[in-house]
Amino acid sequence: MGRTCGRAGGEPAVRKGPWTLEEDLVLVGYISQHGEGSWDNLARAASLNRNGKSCRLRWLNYLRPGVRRGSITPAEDAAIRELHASLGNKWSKIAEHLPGRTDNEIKNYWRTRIQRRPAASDQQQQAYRAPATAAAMAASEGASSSSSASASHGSSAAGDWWYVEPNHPEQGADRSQKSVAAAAAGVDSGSASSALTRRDSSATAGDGYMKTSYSDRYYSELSSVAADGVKMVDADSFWNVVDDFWGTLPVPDATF
DNA sequence: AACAACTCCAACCGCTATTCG
DNA sequence: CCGAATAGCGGTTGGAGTTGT
Repeated sequence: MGRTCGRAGGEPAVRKGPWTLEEDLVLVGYISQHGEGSWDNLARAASLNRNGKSCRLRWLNYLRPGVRRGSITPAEDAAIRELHASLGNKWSKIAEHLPGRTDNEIKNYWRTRIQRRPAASDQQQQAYRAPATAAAMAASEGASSSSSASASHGSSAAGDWWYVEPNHPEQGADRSQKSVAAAAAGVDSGSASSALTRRDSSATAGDGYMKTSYSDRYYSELSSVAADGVKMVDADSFWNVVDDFWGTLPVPDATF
């Protein structure tokens, strides 16, 4: 391989590492207009200084419409365990049974949450859910399983539920509330330390607090990139911009 | 407050499978 | 059929954020 990695002399080395907003928008924009096609050709045609493999991964695991982010629900957890028992490490096959989840996400979840920790009983899992939202979650699970893709990112109903870390319920709740409050307060650019990772369920991670590893850098960068007076302050703002962007694009039938 | 250990996940790497000329 | 190109999969890693001391 390496054909796409080695570009003609004089061109900069192929970029690696985290994707920037600009790259994401270029990729989304190109695919929305031309479809997926050949990834290597796509990378070249879209003037993305990435190899096709990287483009494909970014699209499939993050940018593709219908990708669910946020914590794995207990129902999904149970499904993953069951599917893994019968399929083994066939992450892509397992992912086929979990609409919106990617093989990479499931793989990570398995390694970090299941492989390293004993399974919680159904009763325990139920107990972690906030009573007021458990019913809503059950309803949303039913709804989400019927739609594998939508034209816009993230359905807020898909994972809009809460539970707190079993061993530290007070701490978990406190952290969640602080995080949301901070996000709602609209931290200015460059200090979006409480940025959410996704507009929907990722407001809280599965164990009661959220992860911001990627989003902080991302939204910070977004702030510097955002044009036309758009001021990015949190994940909601970010996804509003992305949704607006999607809304401006023609939607090819073949792909979506 | 500072540091180390730990957790999580996006992205890379290497390999295999599939497609195509 | 063969070899090259491309796509896809699973394993692994790097680094940011969190937690504990």
